[in-house]
Amino acid sequence: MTNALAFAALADPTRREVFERLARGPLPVGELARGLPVSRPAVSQHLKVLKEAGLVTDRPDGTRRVYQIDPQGLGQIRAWLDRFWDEALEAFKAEVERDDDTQDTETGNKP
Amino acid sequence: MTNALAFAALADPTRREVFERLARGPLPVGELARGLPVSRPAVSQHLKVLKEAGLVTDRPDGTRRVYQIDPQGLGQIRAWLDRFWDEALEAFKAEVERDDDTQDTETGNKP
DNA sequence: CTCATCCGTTAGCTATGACTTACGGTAAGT
DNA sequence: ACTTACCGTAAGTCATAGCTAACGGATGAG
Repeated sequence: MTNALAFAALADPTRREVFERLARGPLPVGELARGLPVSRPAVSQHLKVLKEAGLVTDRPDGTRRVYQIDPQGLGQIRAWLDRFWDEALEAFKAEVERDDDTQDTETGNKP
Repeated sequence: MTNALAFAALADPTRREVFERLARGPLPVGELARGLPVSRPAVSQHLKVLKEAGLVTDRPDGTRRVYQIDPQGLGQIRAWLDRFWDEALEAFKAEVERDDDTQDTETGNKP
């Protein structure tokens, strides 16, 4: 699975916070770290993880480095979730119907 | 965020495997652990995490315990992702347009 | 050229999580 | 009643993730 990295990346709360801030617009690392309860190198490491997961892209801007959401990574995880959603819901419905069949006689019974 | 638990739960590869198996239909713990590279108690612990994240439900069946996907938990994480998707894509488009404005003085490129 | 700013990387510490083994509890079969 | 099957939980071990402090490289201003 390609999106395994994406799920692992979004698991950390600090990384989620960084990602949500970037969703409102591109930001350099320093400004991104300002207001967060962790140091700047920590944010830099988180950004590295997010980048390897395909969730963000970076671009040099003078002495700064601007990070930005990568729609592609977000699209991949969304696609996986959609496929999974259909599969799980179908199995769920099938089980509900089967439960309706066994509703007359209670505990153990065979068809 | 309520779905923080869901993301953390789906981060672990073993838990992802368990979850994907359950997507194809309900299963008891023993049969779920059969074929996985970890022990049965490990699977039981994973199921506990998935349950607390609202991703699965369990139901006693004699001496066994049958686990099943909970569409509600999957729906919540999907809703969050959808909202996030719109927000991020809008910011992304805005940035692309702004990039078009600064194309004259920069390293020129425009379709 | 020199200085200051901004950033990525490394080393090292600590905390968290995933796993196994061992145990107790419940339900079904004989 | 006894045995067997199935499961959850507790204790303990080991690996890994996240963090800080310190360092070095690149860019822009003076």
